[in-house]
Amino acid sequence: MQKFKKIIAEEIAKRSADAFGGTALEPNEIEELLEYPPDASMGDVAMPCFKLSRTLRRSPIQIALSLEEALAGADIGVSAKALNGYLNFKVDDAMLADQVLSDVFAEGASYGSPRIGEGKTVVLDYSSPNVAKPFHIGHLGTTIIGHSLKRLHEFAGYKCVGINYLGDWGTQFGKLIVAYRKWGSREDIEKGGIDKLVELYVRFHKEAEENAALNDEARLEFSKLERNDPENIELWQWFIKISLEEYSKTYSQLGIDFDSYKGESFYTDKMPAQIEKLREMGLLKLDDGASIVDLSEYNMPPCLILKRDGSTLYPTRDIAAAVYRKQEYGFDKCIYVTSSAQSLHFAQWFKVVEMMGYDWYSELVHVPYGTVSINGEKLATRTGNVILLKDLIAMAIEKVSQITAEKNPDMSEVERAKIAEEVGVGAVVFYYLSNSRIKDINFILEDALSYDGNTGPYVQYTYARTCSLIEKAKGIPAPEKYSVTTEEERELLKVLALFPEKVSAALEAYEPSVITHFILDLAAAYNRFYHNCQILTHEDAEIVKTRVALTKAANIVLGTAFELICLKKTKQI
RNA sequence: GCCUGCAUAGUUAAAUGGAUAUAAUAACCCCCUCCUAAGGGGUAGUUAUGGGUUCGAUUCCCGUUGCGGGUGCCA
Repeated sequence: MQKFKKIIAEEIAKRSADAFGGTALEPNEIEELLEYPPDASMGDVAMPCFKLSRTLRRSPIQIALSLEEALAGADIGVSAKALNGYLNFKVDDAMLADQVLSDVFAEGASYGSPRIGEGKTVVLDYSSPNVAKPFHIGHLGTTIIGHSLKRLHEFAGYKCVGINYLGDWGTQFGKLIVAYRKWGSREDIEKGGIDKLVELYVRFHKEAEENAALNDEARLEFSKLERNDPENIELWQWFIKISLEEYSKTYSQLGIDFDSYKGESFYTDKMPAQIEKLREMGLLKLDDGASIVDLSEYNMPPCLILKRDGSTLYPTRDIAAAVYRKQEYGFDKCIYVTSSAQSLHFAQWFKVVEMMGYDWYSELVHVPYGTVSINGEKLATRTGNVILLKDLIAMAIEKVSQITAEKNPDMSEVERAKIAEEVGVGAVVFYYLSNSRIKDINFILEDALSYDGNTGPYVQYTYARTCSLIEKAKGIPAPEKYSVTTEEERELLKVLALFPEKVSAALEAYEPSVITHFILDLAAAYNRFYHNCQILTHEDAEIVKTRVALTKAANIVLGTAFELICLKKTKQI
């Protein structure tokens, strides 16, 4: 719709001098005023005239009327009508269809791309689970939001590097090594995978409560690992391998892949240089035995760089990693997708990077999201109120499989399994991405697995509808000229025309839910059109051609939007 | 204590400072001789609270209340 706003703004600018006795308005100034009316019956684009009232020294009602008059003779395919201080514009059916559909078909899968990222690189740090710990619903946010942001940036033309910053270092490996030697067996873990590692980890904590000496043992094993003890290194690498095998199953179901799995361990030897730099610059202060960077000037608590025992901390590693990534990838932006609980931490170390004189500090972006609870209760590993991602996905797939068997009994087993996975995963992903990311999300299982209303299955069903109709319409050519005859067609065209703006808005706010809501609008508009307009069966051949074209356009744009939020394009359902 | 996020129908969510606050869901009702009823339509129901800025506030600012997060050796 931006295109139409431009046309309107330019025309008004051209005629404003006449309408207001010599006072000319700038096209940009007008374009910023333009908005969309709350009700389609009012028009397609609206200009509230209240703000102009002061500079033009006329009432908004007068301004709207004068402009209506001035625009009366304009031949731009848009008509104007004044109403209560608003000037409402309506785009001609023919121009609306022509502009929108020709754009969609000309650009195809790249329709809607803002093309702002060409030649630029974005690094995205997301998902980043801790090795040998359960991968549960709490990881859904960073994983899905992160990947969706990656897709959005790729769509805009950025070169993207997705990094899974694995939690693959720290004393938990000492614990795991101790627990494994005491209670574990190789065959058991080879067979049971990460669950067995988690069991060992949990058992360690339980036993350590009674026997504090275990913690000392764990510390010892970890320091052996740090000194490259071959046996411990072997175990450590094996734990990582077992964990990654498990994660990759979930990632592949979600359609997610990473360009790098460099975890925390990778940066251990890159920290000393940064610590040295901090020291040389006089930024490090010894406080209660620990080394800190004082941030009181910025109204923040100090950033801890070294513990009292001289060992490093999370911010230390993050700084080293950022420096490395800047050198390695030359990013124009480096995005971190984590829970909002870490907001202060990121603000602190971003500030330290700035104080260190790295001029790219402003390219670091923290994208926080709200915390997840399940059925109204907080996630808690201890009370067992956790749902593993793989279990959630399995539940969703199982449910969809049952419904598909019932609704579409002719489908083959193989096909059903494939679709159940696409739709089951889609339900969960769509449910999550329906929320503004910053808001806390209460994961209600029943709703997440629901298939009617504003859900993944609903939009995937709509997509399948367009596919099946296109299949049936094979051989029907594009019309010479589009003939739009109903409100439903107009509304569908307008939603399609909004897509580029929505993509830009989603990118600007790092907000995938903008795309989710757009998909719902498009699906609703298409279904209304589908229900109220005969497509293939209409008697007028030109109308059939137009409606088939509309279906194809809806199919293209739905498909593009699906990919932006990691939804699979379901050809049948 | 200090810093910070959130608050919209019974519920889950929308709304670049603009017109009559929008959907879904649960409830009640209607529509398969028709391109997939996993669909379409109807009825009913909402901005926590007190101020301020503004021609106009769900949106911006301040206070209050409620819920969450953070606040030095976890990540």
